[in-house]
Amino acid sequence: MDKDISYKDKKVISIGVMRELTGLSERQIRYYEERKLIFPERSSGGNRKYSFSDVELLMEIANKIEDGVQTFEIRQEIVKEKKKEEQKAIRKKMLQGQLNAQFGIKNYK
Amino acid sequence: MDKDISYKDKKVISIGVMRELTGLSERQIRYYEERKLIFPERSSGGNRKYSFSDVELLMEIANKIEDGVQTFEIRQEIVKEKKKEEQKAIRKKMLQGQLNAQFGIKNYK
DNA sequence: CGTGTAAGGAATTCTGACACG
DNA sequence: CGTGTAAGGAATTCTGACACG
Repeated sequence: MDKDISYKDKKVISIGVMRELTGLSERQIRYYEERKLIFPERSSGGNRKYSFSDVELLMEIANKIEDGVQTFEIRQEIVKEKKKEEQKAIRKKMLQGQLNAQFGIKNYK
Repeated sequence: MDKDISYKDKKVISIGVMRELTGLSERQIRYYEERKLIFPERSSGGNRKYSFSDVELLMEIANKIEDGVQTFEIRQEIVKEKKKEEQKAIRKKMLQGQLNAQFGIKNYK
């Protein structure tokens, strides 16, 4: 049902390329993963693979770190964001359900 | 002046990931490069880097090869495509020049 | 806490060549 | 012509640890 994930979210970028794209060290990139701020996929051999979205995410993380924000705070922000997104999805689904039940409107956007 | 190149054309994908994405062997991918059908960038260490556009290009190439088209013919098609694109750009530029000279219209699209 | 680094090993990629056909 | 493969080497990446602070 979902469209195939766009290029932006395809995990295809190695950590070396990530280093070039973000200007961060590999150590930093791995550490942010350890602190649950970023979630690369793995190749069959165990190598990390990132998406372009991850590039943007890492840039934001780096900015916050520079501003003195600690990783656990950043993680909280991320969790909050995620919950907001979920709420949004739920509200939309409920509205869709009502529209559908009362008027038979499909695919309200 | 140009917008920064979109994700689609950024050369960030290793040949191993290309193999997974296209289903082609590394041998095939390298061979098509040898035959000037595809043009990866190189990392400082010499490793090939491809874009998502290259993924699509390789898929088309693979289809043609399957249909019995030879690499030199595919190359000719690519050259033709490129010339067409150039002509299009030139015509657009000339039209823009005339609009600009006669009416001062900027950025006709 | 966040990051650098040296260490040893494993996965990845590279090139040039031989093979088949 | 297009592709597979074994060969040897180089670049890349991985993890766990020590260090500083």
